[in-house]
Amino acid sequence: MKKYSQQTRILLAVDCIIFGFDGQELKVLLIKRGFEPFKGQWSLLGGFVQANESAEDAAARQLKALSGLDGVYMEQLHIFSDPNRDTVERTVSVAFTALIDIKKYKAQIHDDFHAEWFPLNQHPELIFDHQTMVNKAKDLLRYKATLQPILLELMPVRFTLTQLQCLYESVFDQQFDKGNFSRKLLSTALLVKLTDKDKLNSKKGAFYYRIDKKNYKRAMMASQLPGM
Amino acid sequence: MKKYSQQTRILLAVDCIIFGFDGQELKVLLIKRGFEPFKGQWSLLGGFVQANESAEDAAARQLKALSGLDGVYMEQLHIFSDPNRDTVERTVSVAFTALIDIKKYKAQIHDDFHAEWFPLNQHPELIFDHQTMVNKAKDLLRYKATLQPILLELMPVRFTLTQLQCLYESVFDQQFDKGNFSRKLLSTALLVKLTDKDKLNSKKGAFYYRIDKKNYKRAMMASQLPGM
DNA sequence: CCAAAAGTGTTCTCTCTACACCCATGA
DNA sequence: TCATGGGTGTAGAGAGAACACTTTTGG
Repeated sequence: MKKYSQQTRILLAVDCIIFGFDGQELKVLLIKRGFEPFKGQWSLLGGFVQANESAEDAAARQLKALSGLDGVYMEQLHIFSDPNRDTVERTVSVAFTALIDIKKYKAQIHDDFHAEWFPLNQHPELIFDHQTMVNKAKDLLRYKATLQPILLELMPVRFTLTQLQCLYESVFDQQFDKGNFSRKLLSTALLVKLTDKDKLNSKKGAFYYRIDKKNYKRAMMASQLPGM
Repeated sequence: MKKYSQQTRILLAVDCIIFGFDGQELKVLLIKRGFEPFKGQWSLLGGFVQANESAEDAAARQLKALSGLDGVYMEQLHIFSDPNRDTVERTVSVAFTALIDIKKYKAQIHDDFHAEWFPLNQHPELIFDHQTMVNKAKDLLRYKATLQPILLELMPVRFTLTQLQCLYESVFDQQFDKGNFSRKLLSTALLVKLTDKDKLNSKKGAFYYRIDKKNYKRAMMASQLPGM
């Protein structure tokens, strides 16, 4: 009845929705495909799962190859298994959301991939069901960000509260009150105030902050969400 | 570089964590395996994904075969893809959480499966990584139940507020205040008060309620969570 | 001194929580 | 009538939203 040997084997792929923040708005990293099908069109970073690796391994491998970065924040989003989603051969894809510091990435860019950052609301059409994946990833990001401080993953080493607020506003597509925002963030003890200021945007200057890594890890653990 | 033809094909399975509520506590439905490997041991309901169906289709097919029920509440939990998780052959499993009305199920029981309900905290050892799946499913259930009224899926057609509160307490492993609980639930307009009472547990009797299906659907839509 | 962004203080509202209290009724 | 579970009322704490206000400093 359930003999392994009689079952269909299926191609298993991973696709990564990679978010970054340039200080202005939320961006997604897309790849110009160098191979068929849909050569020359834009898609998410993806690849096949090998025999000896998990889907997580495969996604991390792809992310490393593209960005040069290890230990990128990454989590399962959803699995897409419609029998007709891939036009070449039936392929089931595990979608991952990844958050990276766009500045760290820049230093490591490999041109093999023809990767480019696009504003989330204004990017080229994507192949297969990749647009669905992006939409779902944005929803998940928005959603998780209400419960966990994950957006900090997108910030550079030093940043101002105004920049951080700008990211939150970009993710949630809404304005926040300056005062309430800073009080809320500072009350978490996740940020460490540095001694110098960013004077680019104001005469008074805004203090830089960095993440308190210990507290950040603790906060992430404490609010760990299931299945995500 | 990314030729489809050179890639490994992998066995794809689904496993269902099926929750039910008997009026006392949260239960999970397990299957006594009738085939190797681990014949005679307990596992989740599972099966392989066929060539022409999605993972969702496969899970729904299994649920239907086991319970006789259509349209069971079901959602993706997580995908488990450790290369060594299955001892027979590499198998990637998509885990689904399902919520069913234990009373409806009972009417349809098929003995082919040797299925049995077990209290969540007190069930036999499971094969492979099924215990991990159950744990994750419970976390997700708890988590989602804070945001969506999904626990109503577990209730019979008619139920009292006390029974519902009992379910919540069972899921969250904590006591709730009677008054606050009923106020909160009733304020949602998801419940319709019926005219008769359950007199089994008290002399005064507790009114039965049923779900307001329109409002329930609307509430579920409105609070739809991403990727889950 | 003025404009503009940084940052602080204060009030109001709304929700959650704890807990006291009333209600109905079978034995 | 009294014990028991069902159901309501209410005061206080705390979180969040709105917004006025003070600070700093380059031009």
